[in-house]
Amino acid sequence: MYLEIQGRIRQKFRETVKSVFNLEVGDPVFDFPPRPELGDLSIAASFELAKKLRQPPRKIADQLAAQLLPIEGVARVSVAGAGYLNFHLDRAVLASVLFQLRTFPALAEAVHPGKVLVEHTSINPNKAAHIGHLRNSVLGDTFVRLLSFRGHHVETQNYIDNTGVQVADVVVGFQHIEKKTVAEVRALVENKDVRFDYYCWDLYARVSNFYIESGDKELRAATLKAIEEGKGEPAEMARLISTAIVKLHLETMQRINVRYDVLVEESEILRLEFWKSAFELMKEIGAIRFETAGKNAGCWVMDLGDSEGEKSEEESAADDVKIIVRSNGTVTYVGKDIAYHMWKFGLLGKDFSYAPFYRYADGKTVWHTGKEAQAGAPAFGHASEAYAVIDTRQAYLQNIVAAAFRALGFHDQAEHLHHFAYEVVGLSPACAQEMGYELRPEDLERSYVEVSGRKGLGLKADDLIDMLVAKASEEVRSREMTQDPAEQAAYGRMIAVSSLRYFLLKFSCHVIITFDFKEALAFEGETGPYLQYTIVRARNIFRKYAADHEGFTPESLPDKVKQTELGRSFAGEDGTAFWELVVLTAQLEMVADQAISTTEPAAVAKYVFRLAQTFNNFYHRFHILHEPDSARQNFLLYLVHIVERTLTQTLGLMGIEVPERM
RNA sequence: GGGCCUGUAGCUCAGAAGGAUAGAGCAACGGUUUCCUAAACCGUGGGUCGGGGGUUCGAAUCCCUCCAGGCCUACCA
Repeated sequence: MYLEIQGRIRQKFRETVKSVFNLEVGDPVFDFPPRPELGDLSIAASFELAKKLRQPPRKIADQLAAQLLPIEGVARVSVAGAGYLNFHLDRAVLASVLFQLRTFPALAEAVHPGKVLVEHTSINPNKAAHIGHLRNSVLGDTFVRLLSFRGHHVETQNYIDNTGVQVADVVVGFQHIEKKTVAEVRALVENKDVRFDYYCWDLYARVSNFYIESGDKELRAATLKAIEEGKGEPAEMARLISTAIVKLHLETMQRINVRYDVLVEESEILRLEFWKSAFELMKEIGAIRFETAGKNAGCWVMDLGDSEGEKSEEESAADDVKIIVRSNGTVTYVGKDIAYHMWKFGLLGKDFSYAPFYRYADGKTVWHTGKEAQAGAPAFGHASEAYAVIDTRQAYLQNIVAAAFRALGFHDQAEHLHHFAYEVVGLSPACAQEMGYELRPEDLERSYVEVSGRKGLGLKADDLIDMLVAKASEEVRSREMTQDPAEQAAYGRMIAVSSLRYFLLKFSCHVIITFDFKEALAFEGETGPYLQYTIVRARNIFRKYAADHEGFTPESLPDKVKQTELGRSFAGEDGTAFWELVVLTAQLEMVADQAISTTEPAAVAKYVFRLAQTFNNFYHRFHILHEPDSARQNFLLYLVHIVERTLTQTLGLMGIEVPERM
């Protein structure tokens, strides 16, 4: 609705500039007037036109304003300041359209052609998830929800690097540090008293020291090779470990409302020789070449010396090269990733077979790429657009994948391959010490310390969630909002999740989150619980009102509040305060689109907080249940309903549920 | 050396493709509850938008340069 009006204004603006000044211009950019009385949308283009037309901007704006109307949805146009064109929307019409839209949201059916594939989480399946992984999953999951809300067909993939070095390291740990057999590791996995992912967390941290102390450089490479080839005990143990850990990761993520459609396993990419197909193609086209001399002798490498042009021959030849196949014949991560991404777009001419891997409580299945093909699997892959949510340190690798696409001639697909980059989560030095880690003096000087699975330094996801749930549950109990223990637990969980998800979403992707307990455990101010509480307040009004008015439902409000009354209320004394709320709720779709196009879900978080703040202010100013004038009371209820629906829907986009009471 | 990112209030961060008086949360101080209302609301103080130059009617925003910090630049991922 709001977006449609914007579109009409743009169109009309161009037409009017053409007819009044005989000038072709592009789409104008909208600004937002600083105060709502000035209007709802503004165009500052008069200032630029002033140059071309050699007329003062104010005069230009005046001439345009006289000719712009009618525009459907716009009540009037005013000129302000030195030449701003301000558009005042038709308040009553917009409010009633929004009421319908928010009360009966359109079914989430895909209106865009094609499929958007979002890969996120993709944690190495060799240890428990930590706070950094949560940021990835929450960003990715929110992005999926946003895409779906805006009419995209979305598929969520979680890539499982079950044949990589990190898994190999834990296998080495079990085999050579703990001297455990496959059977013994299996017993450990099945032992309910052991948190297997936590166990591996500690073991993995010990492996680095083990390599240093034993001086055995071959062990890791040999183990990795065996795993890649799927042979022997190391491979069996790797399968056992990674499968167990992936299940635990799914359970951790489920706690914070993050789910997946399909798990793509690297072992299958190797087994089905996806890599081989990609490799053949790259050789054929000459995207990679075999080095016979120099430091990379025996490797297949890809040239990165792109576009720049002016570069001294010697240095570009030696350094601007990326190894794709190692001299021992194993494939680097990039190589496998190229194959995986080719499959995403259906460029490989091959497909996996799929089997159920995990079932959520409501019956939804998570599939994985398994040998034991099962009928009825959805058609995965064949994306028209692909996003990979990966931290910014891997930008270089992501660029190589895109470069490979271009080298292979897949220019169009390269354009639709997006690296959804975000910064890492670090711990403040004080926080790390609080958790019992000993820091080196140089780390104490830094503003944050990097989380490191290798060193075992980090806050485990489940530990943080546990802390949040404990704190939230304590609040729920002390506020005595319900006596039912099951309800208390449910509220505690919802509040904990909202706190965590909002905390991870409110920062823009390109800032490092320096984790701090005080801030992360806060339930007041700019937090998830604040938002939930705002909705609960709005719902309380309806609950109490309905108790005194038999048979009342919010859906009946349009029958009582006609457009003429809407118009009168918005034009009245407090009209601007009321209108401010409506105009904000109208912006949801615009904000969601912006969050998608900039891969910046924080925009939605900031938006919903602003709406909640505005509502809370309104809530204090206007006492709805005490309102003696029933026409005005109905109007206020009408407003509250629009806001409540918008807040609830927006929190839903962030994966946040709302308790009945708080 | 090269590439990417960051620098805005005491702290943590927003700031819409250059626009109207630079915002929020936390912290500090002062107010507001027999309630639809405190997980909240209102008010006060707090800024050379890292420095310098430039483009422009207009710059936190674009360009150049310098300073400070971070990340990447592996036959790890």
